[in-house]
Amino acid sequence: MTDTRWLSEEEQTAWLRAAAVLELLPGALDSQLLRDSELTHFEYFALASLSEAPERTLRITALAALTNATLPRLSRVLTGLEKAGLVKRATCSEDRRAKNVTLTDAGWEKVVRAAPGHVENVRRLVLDRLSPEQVRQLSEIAEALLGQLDPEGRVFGSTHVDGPAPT
Amino acid sequence: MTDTRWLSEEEQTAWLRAAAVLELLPGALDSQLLRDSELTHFEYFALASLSEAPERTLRITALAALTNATLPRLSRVLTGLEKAGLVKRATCSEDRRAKNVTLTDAGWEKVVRAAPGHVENVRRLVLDRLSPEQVRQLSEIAEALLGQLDPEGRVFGSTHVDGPAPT
DNA sequence: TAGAGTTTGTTGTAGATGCAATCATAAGAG
DNA sequence: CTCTTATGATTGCATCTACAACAAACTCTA
Repeated sequence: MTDTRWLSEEEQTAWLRAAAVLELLPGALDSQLLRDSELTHFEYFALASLSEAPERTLRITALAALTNATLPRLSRVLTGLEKAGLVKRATCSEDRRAKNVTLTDAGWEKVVRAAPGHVENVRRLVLDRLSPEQVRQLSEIAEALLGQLDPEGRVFGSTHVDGPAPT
Repeated sequence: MTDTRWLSEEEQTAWLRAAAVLELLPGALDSQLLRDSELTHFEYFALASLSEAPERTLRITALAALTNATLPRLSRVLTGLEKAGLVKRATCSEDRRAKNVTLTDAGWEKVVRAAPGHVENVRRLVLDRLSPEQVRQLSEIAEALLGQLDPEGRVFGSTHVDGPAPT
């Protein structure tokens, strides 16, 4: 076991601030969406991901990858969204273990109505606080971190409903 | 209502990546600490904050501010830590509404043992993935965001005392 | 010193999440 | 073809968290 490489003062400050953002930002995202649209940020993101998919439809596993969620978590969230009439599940004909989730018209409406407020909130909380240069920096920093956090690059991978997931 | 300023492609990419980090990083932090030290990241952070405070003691409200937690959340976490013998609560003599939380010797030991693994994990997940320049950029970006998320500047304004147990 | 209003911390309750176990279906080995 | 293993999705259970209601103690005013 080698000795621990402790953090330099600069590293410590950077990490302290980043950890604070990690603690505060999710709540700030949820609270606006819950207040204005009765959606958590995760629910919104799932609906928005569906809205951009072909046929507004994705396999549950594919949606889980896009949203960085575990399958159990997504399954329960989908149950709620389905009860609210925003999505519907249907067994996949090609692989009867799998299911396709489809955004309903009501779900589409929901996303369309929620989007402006959410985008404004993302601007207020994040993008408008940063210079264009910093937005580029954030993008590269986050990409670098995802290399470790998400080795499969699921976030960037393609979003198709048919066919097996890319290995 | 003015028209929504939608995100440019660069902004969208940056935000998509940042949101993915927001979703994945907390779990990655928790999982190492839970596996190696039976602590959540939040519990570790609370203990570490206490370890750096004078007398290893803080008012509960002050600790909540340092850790960016709500009071109910912190109260319940402290109950757990107290049951585990890692901290103890004592009514403050000057203001009998308030309570001081103190890190016990066992709590100190716990932090000291957990710190190396946690720091290595922070390096593996974050700091070692970034150039020194990017660490500075991350620091400034996070600071800018905290200006909106944490207007009181609780993270910075508070007592940041040097101590043996680092972040 | 009485009382309104505040601050500090805890608790009731409901909803969210992760892990492990489970069920159903598919793919592969012999 | 049968049996074993792997995959897709859901559910049981324990834990965590937020919001709101609450209790206790402080402050300020008259």
